[in-house]
Amino acid sequence: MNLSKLAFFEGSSEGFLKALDENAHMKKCKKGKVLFLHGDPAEYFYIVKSGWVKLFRETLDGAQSISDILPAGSIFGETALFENDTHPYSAEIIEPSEIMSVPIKFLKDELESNNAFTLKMLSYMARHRRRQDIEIEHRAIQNASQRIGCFLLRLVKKDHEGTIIIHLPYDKTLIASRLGMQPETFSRALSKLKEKTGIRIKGATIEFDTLEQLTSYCCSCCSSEYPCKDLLAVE
Amino acid sequence: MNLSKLAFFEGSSEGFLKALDENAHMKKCKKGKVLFLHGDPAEYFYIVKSGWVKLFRETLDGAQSISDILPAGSIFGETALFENDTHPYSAEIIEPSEIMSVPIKFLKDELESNNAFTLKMLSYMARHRRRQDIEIEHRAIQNASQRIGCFLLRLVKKDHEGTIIIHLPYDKTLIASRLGMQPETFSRALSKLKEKTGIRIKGATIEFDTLEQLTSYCCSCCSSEYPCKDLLAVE
DNA sequence: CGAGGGTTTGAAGTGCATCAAATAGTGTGG
DNA sequence: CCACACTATTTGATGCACTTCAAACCCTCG
Repeated sequence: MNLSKLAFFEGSSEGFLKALDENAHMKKCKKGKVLFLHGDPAEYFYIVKSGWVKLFRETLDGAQSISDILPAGSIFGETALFENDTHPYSAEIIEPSEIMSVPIKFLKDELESNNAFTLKMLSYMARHRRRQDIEIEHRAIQNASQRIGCFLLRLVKKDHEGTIIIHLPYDKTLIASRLGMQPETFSRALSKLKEKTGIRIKGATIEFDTLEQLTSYCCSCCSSEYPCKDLLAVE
Repeated sequence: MNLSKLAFFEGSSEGFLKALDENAHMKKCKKGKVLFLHGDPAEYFYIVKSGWVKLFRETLDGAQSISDILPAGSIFGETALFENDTHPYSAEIIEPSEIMSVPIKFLKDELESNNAFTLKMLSYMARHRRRQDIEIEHRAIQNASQRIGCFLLRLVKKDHEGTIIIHLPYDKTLIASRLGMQPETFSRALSKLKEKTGIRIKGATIEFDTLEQLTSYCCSCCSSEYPCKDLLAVE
């Protein structure tokens, strides 16, 4: 992966890209590794080169709430810049991953000196905001099966042909919490989705013939019509 | 209200403020007025000078999901800049309000020419993102009564002394939908909150003696401890 | 005073959570 | 390559929170 090819770094200066190259540190991480905790002082921001990372927070009661689950190509930890250099969530590796860390100072410098980059980041942030908005809507309006269906639709490759085959990218338990439901509910809701739409399920592989099977069941109670203007892409 | 005093316009150039002054259009709006609809092309962004504005979206099924309810001093419609000049939500006046509209072009120009302003807006957007994050957490983890309690806490003035008196800023029905619940649930959950915490309720006025009455019931199942670092302020 | 919306109350239903236990799947060491 | 250990997933039974539908009540404002 070439950093300069990530949408996030579009518009960044030569100097910044060079600084990234020279100061980025790559490491392989095992499942379960915690990179930082909510409230930790932030010296670095991170880029997922491969694998999956979970962002989450915990309450005093011990309940966990998942903020996001990030695929390769994602940036995280950068929001500390706007939170007094403190991470507003915890980050944990959930699949074997390669993670790059970059001193957040470089990002700050680039933002302060390169308006084109700042604009890109603003637009990136606006996109995220929009996604969250839709997330809130989904949680309020869609039932468990519909949320799963919508999640599956986001996994469909754009250039699919014929039978659509999807592999769930990480544990069902994690998908469940990502979608704000219990594992048991996920299991039952997926069965219900199968009944309602005729999708075929074998373990972590899911098959169906046309998008319509899912969209007709899931998208009628959403304010953005499929294909959701690419707002919701997972990877 | 002086525009230059709004946090949103901190860092903006003299020229921009002048352009705002000269091109802003003020209008009084009655309850129920719809300013624009989700999907409308956006020529203007707006500033709430007084009153309250509801941002929302509707699904094909006719269900409505409330995105935000904005107090005086808020900006809205500006996100269209990042959505191909199309509004990503509808806006409706919910209390008699004074609304300023400004051609979005001026905002765009200022963003493209003034990095200090772009940075401010980035930070503003990051704040919004954080609030949404917490919103999602609350919906997932808090029960109806706790969400109401948290909402009340956000209405408490910072310089309160002695008995704390709160006036609900708009209809209970609207608060209910803002918090993602039915009016009936709101009514019952508020009674429950009264039982649990000893707050006193008279119509739209709520009284209690110490914040602790509410915080001990509401904040234990939240990842941000009260006073939530001012993240959640409503006005 | 009366109309209409906002609010509360009651009764019944639904969806998801929880607890418990069985089953499937995966990786490990022998 | 197999048996075991451990985790992920499914299934069943039950409970609870919130919703829904219906109706009464209350409040405000013309």
